[in-house]
Amino acid sequence: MDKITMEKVVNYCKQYGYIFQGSEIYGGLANTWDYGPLGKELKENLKKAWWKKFIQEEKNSYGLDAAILMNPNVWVASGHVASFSDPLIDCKACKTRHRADKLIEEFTNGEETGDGWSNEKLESFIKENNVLCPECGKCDFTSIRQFNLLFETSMGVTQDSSSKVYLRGETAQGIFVNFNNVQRSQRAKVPFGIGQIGKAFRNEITPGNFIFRTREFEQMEYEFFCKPGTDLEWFEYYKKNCLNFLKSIGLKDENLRYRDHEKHELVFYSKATTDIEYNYPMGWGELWGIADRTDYDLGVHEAHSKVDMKYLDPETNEKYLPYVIEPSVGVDRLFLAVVCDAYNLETLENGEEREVLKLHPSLAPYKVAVLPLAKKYHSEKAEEVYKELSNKFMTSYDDAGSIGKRYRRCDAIGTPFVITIDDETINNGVVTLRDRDTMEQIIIKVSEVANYIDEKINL
RNA sequence: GCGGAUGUAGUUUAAUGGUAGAACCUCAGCCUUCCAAGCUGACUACGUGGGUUCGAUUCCCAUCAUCCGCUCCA
Repeated sequence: MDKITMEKVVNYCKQYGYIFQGSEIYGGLANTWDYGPLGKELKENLKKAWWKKFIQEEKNSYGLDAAILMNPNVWVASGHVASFSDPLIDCKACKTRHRADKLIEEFTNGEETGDGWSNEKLESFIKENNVLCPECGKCDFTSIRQFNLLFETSMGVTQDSSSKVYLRGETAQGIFVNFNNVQRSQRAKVPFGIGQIGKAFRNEITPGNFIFRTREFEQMEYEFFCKPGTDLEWFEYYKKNCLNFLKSIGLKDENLRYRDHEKHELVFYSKATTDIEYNYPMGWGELWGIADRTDYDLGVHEAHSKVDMKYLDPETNEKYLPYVIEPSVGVDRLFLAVVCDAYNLETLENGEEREVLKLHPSLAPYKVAVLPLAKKYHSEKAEEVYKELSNKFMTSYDDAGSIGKRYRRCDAIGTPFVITIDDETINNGVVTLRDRDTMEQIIIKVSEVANYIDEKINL
């Protein structure tokens, strides 16, 4: 089967109400996307699945929901204020853009890194040493422009600089600053983990690829605190765990792979990083990053806040800063991977094509559809069945058009179970249930439908 | 942010300096007892703002958005 295009996925998502362009009636706002009725359900189901796996089913695991607005010092301590902004410079000759410090580093073969230099110093170094553009070989650059990836806003109604706050650039910091609170209140013993789902904001220079990279996005971050020395063990454990999770929600093996970061591309705080990549329509892209952050985060917060972040091991009486293993995944990227993976273009016998979404039942927006076989079966009984099921699951009800058409509508949006109401329902209280994965039709008592579905949607 | 391309119903598209035609989808009615049947009818579009013109969806400019490439990506 040919690889699907992003265009097809975007159109599909719009057509069926998974994702709409943001602020569409006003001409849109670049790279913002709204989740529609079905998208909201799928997204919610993804988050639930993650929460179940990483919080609910893990013994030493705790949830958190920290504020998006945090004391600005958090971002100073974490290093985001300093290094989340890049000195960018454009080549006037060939119109390419470069990072000024990287330009110097490359040009001098690593002798000068440009780390920590002011913009003036970077600029004058480039001029004095005649640093050339790696693209066109000329030295004709614009002045440096500073891009800060943190969104800034102000707290309070007056806009003086003392009220400047940032929208969080990642959810992780909310976990680190609450390390002591969670540990103490939950009487947690290392090793233990804290997870959080929430929005984060980054002024990306180049967002794009639909919901793959947006400036507002949702993360599911997990910080696992362990004893130094055991960190690599846990690192390997979470690599496997995360991959297994992805497979368990139905992503195909051949569309997933690990990519270990080479030493030179590791960010400064990380000892080891592995990405789980997904084969998106535009190519392989990062889905899940698993990083060994050592004690960097707790260390910088201890240094800046002057609050002791060390853990006292009750058995050995050792006091230490735990190491952190961070598996971090973007909800939107996961959403995109799931939809791409489940999307199928089927060619019918008459040559027409139809779209089918083969979602894992646990993720499907609607778990079950109630279809009266014909209009005359739209009855009190049918309403009763709908009411009973909708009490437990997202249930759709459709009596418009032929029965075949309604089956196909269900297939198109990934509804795994369809039950039909006919004479048998009215007279004997049984329905026909079609299981999309097996394509089997079974006759089942209305009272047993919920149990049947419950079993199949459990991850 | 730069370079290139694009912009007509929800989707795919046609035509045109005199304001748009279709298919699919959707909706209503008839029909219909298990996988897009049929018939009748209905709704819906020239991204936005300027300019040229008697008249602009069409030409020009700007803007917005999308796609591709570059750059960037804690």
